[in-house]
Amino acid sequence: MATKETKDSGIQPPRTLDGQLCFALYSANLAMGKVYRQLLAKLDLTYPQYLVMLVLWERDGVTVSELGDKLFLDSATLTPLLKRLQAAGLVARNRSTQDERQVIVTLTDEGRALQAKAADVPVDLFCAMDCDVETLGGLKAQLEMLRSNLSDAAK
Amino acid sequence: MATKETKDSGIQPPRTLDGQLCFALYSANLAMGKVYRQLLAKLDLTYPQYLVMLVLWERDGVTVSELGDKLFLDSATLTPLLKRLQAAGLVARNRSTQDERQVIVTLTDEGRALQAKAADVPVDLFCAMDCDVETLGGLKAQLEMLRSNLSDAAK
DNA sequence: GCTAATTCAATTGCAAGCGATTGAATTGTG
DNA sequence: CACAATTCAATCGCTTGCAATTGAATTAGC
Repeated sequence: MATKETKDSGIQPPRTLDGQLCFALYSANLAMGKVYRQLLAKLDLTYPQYLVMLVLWERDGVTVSELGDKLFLDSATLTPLLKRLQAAGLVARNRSTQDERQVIVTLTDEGRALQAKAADVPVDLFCAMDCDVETLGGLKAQLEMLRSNLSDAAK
Repeated sequence: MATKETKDSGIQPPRTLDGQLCFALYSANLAMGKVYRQLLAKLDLTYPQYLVMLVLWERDGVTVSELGDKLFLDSATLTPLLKRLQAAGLVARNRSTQDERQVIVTLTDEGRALQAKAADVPVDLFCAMDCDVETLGGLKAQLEMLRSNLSDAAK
C-alpha cells in the first residue's frame, strides 16, 4: 500500500491547514465570538453568559445540570460563569429544598428586564452573517449532525 | 409595525437557543475540541498548538505575524502558546536579523519528527465526523464564507 | 538626518473550557 | 437500617482567546 487510507473507504482526508474542515469550524467560531463580543458589550455579557440568559428567558428556574445539558457545558465552566452573572445582579442561585445537591438558577427582575435590551442581538447577528435563510438552515442542520457525531466519537 | 423585522427582508431570525445557527456552531466547535483533545493527548499537543505545527510542517520558519494571519490569532494568544511549544522542545524562537522586531519560529528536529506521529490524526478525525466527503466539502466552504462575512462585520 | 508614525512581539488582566478531584446529598441494595 | 454506589455542584490547575497597553525596531515625511 503506497499511502495510508481511511478505513474501508479509500478516501484521503486533507493534511494541510487549508484543507481541513475543522479549521474552518474553529475559525468561524472565533469570528462569531468577535461579532458577539461587540454586540453584547452594551449588555455587559459574554457569549456563554448570553447563552445562559437565553435558556433562562425560555424557562426560568433551572438547575446547573439542566443548563449543562442544554449548553453542553459542565459545572467547572458553569459555576464560575453563574457566579459572575449573580455578581452582575442578573440571576440568583439557591439550593433546591427537595434535593440539597442541586442549585436552582433563577432570573432576577434585572435579569428579566435585560431580555428587552437583547431583542436586537439576533437581528444584528443575522445581518452580520449575510447569508440567505436557506443556507443558514442547512448549515445549522449539518453542524448539529456533526456535533452529534463528534460527541459520540468522544467516548 | 407589530414585530421587529430584519432590515428590508421581513425575515425573523430565531430567538430561542435551539433555533440559532450560532449555538450549533459554538457547540460543534466544542465537540470537535473534545475529540481533538483525545486524539492529540498522545502527542502532548492542544488543538491550537497542533494548528501551529501544521503550519510549520507546511512551511518552516515563519514569523509570529504570519502565523497569526494564517490562524486568525494575534500575538497575545500566540506568544505564550509558542513559548509552551518551545518549552516542549518542538520549536525555536529567534529574532530576525533583517528586522529585529520579528520573531522567526522554526521547527526543531523533535518538532519535525512529530509529523510522522501525527499522521493518523486527520484520518481518525475524519472517521469521528462520520460524514461523506461531499457533505464535509460543502460544510467547509459554507463555514469559510461565514467566517469571512463575520470578519467583515466585526469592524 | 531627525522626528513622527507605524509595525511587531510581548505583557497584563480577564473570561471561558475542561480533566481531575472533592465533598455533600441522595439512591440503591442487601 | 446500614453502607456502597451514584449524583451533583464546586474547586484546582492548566491552556486558550482577546482588548488594551507597552516598548523596541523600522519606515516615512519633511
